[in-house]
Amino acid sequence: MPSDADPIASSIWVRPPKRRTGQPTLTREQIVRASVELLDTEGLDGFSMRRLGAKLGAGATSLYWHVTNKEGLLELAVDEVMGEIQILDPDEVGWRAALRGYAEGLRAMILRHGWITALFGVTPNLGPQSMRLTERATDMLGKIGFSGMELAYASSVLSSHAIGSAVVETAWRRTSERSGMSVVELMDEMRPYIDQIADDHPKLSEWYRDNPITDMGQLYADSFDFGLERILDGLEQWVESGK
Amino acid sequence: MPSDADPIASSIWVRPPKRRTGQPTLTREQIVRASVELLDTEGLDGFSMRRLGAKLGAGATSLYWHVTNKEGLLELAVDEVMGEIQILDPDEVGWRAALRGYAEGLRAMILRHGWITALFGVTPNLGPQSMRLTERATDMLGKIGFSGMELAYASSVLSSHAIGSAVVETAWRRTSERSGMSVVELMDEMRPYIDQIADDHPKLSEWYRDNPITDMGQLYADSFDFGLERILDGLEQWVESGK
DNA sequence: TAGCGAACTCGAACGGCGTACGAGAGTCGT
DNA sequence: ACGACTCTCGTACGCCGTTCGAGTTCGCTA
Repeated sequence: MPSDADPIASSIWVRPPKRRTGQPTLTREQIVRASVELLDTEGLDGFSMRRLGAKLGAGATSLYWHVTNKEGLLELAVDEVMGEIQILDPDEVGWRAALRGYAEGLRAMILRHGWITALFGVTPNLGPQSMRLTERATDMLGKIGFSGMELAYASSVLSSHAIGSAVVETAWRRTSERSGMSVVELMDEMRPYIDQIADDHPKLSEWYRDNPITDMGQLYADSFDFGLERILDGLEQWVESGK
Repeated sequence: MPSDADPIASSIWVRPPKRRTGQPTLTREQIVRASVELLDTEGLDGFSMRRLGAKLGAGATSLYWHVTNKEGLLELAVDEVMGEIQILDPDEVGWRAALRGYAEGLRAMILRHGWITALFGVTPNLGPQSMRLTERATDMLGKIGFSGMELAYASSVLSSHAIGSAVVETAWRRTSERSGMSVVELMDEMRPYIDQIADDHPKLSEWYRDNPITDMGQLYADSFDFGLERILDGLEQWVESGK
């Protein structure tokens, strides 16, 4: 340990250039960003306070100064990725494209950050980014002509469709990634299991025979689009017929 | 430890009447049922192999003879509650009521077993009960007139709506239960936070002012119904206009 | 310039977790 | 009587979230 008077050791040049202990080397924003990265690469199971601390070059317990809880930190991470969703202006792109963009943006965000599927049902999203998103969605839906409770209902049916679709798709993606197989290979893998129960499930086997699945990603995209178009049709019909 | 020849200790009357160790006192069905009960009462966080073992009067590690994993056991629990969903016959109740019943049954099941929201995105549902449900849904949708990929799409939009709606509602219910407050009380609790950000969210504050929420459960039920009706309208329109 | 209090980091420790392992008990067919 | 099979369980390992209190650095006031 050099004396304070030591002209060399006390010189800025010799001191470790950044990283002075006892100083705000950690910030909440930094922690949240690193959390999202760790969650994206390691998944929710691979996310721990110790690992996050290591990734940040800090002790795990140092995080607790900036964040109350692991649970609270996950809330912050959820809100962070909620901020990725954009809202389009219906005056520019038309009402249908604006509504479609909202649902598609939410779906794409969930597929980017699959870990969020396990957190949607845990805590309501009330962070600043979620509120900002709700504000803009409210504005958009108001411009289109929705008001009152039906404005909330319309927003809800779009987000529900996006969440429900993406959650189910994420389950397939996860098992595919974990096994290192494509989804089609996975289906082949379980062929014996499917054949075994085929007798008790005639309609299902018939459907699978007539509709062999070759590209799961495309299937989910088409399925999402079909549902979204039906929802938009239904909303349009409701608006036109009397409100 | 009594000798085998001991006439008293080896008598059936003296032996502990049931509960002979080394015998199949545990079954997989029993374990799965107890898991669902434990999950219902304690939630996913309160569910552990040790607690489950204690509930069953068995050692935690005994469970691993009947079940590969905690994760595998949770898959079984998910499949178990999937079996609660009924499918109606469209020839009896009409196509619209049959489709509505499917979505409502799924939604009600999720609200009964809120822990499932964190598991939907983890593993695809391929258990026997899920397959049976899919078989019956396929049959129902076929009777109504759907076929090919659009049969899957129609099923998907209904289940997505149910899952998405129920997941979001579950988040509110959970925080309400944990805090012991009703959702309306919760909203009052966060009033200062909402007021604080009101200036940056004019459309949102305006909407909240004009549409005060008094009953969250009713709101979610109405929201679900509205979305479901729009989806059914959209499906009907698609069927009628050219298929 | 000294010293105080706030801001921040971190090592040690506690109780709980999932589960691998191997020893053991009971049962059955031979 | 004896293996082989089925099933239970105590022990143990490594990881987890989190509490606590000690330690370091800084800005401010006296």
